[in-house]
Amino acid sequence: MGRNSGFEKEGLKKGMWSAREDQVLQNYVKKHGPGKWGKTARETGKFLIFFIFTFDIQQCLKRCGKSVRLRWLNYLRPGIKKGNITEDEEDLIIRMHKLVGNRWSLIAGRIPGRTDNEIKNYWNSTLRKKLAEQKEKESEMSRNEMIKENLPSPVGDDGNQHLTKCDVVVGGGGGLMCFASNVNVEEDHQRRCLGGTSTDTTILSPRVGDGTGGGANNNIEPAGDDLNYNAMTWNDSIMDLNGGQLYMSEFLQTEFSKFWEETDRFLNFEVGGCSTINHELPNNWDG
DNA sequence: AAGCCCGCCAACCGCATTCGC
DNA sequence: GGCGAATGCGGTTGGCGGGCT
Repeated sequence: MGRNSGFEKEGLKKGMWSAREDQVLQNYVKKHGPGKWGKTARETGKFLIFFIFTFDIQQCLKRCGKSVRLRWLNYLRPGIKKGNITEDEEDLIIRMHKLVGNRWSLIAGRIPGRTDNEIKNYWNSTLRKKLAEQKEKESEMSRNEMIKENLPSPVGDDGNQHLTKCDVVVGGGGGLMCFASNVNVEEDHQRRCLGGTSTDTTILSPRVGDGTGGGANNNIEPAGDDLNYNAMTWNDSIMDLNGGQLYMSEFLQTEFSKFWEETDRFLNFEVGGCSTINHELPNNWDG
């Protein structure tokens, strides 16, 4: 493990430390105390000259101060805890990282016996991946939850199903797109509530069936004979978009960033009964 | 058995800050 | 206050070793 050993330009050694080098450093610190690493390096350098004339060149250090300091702090310092990070320590690291970010030395200061380097390595190699997986799992769960919530509501008194919530609304460029996990949408109501004009709002409804339920008008896919809609994931869906068809995988490859701001404004927007919870109708509404 | 891949982690590097003259 | 050296810190590198094919 580690870097290859060998000698650098200026005659300073690099790479893994030998047990003998560790011993020399430990002896030095025992005698002079830690700190003054530049001085340490130089004085051990004098050892080199000394030992050249006293037969044992291998006892000598020729390391730069930074290397000496690092070796002492991360490996030789008394009280260094070796072995696996415990669950308690891991929990503490995660909580501290939430608070202070990548301030490894600060985090290490709260965990006795652990070094900043060790915590940084543990974070980068283990925790980051672990947390990403956890986050992915959570978002998958919340997505499923959202789809569940948006199952077609029961048929209303008027005999139609009513959309209760939009899942995702993407806006920008004067148009808005609503990904609604329901069908048989009262499109004018949706347009009003989504804040688009009567002509610039595209409502996309995932659907099953043969797709012949409509879609000719205003890019909407009304229920029609596709009413046997069931909860499904977006990736399974084919969308009508501006009269053409767009696969979700293609849509996901499009430029999203400019839409996020608008999207945030409209996420979780209630459209049932055209109630506007958080948002006023926009000025450009002409409906 | 050999080769490849990948995670782990010690150590290096560059930059910022502090210290000492 | 200026300057160079020392120290501190976080990001990155790259060799080792174990697992997989």
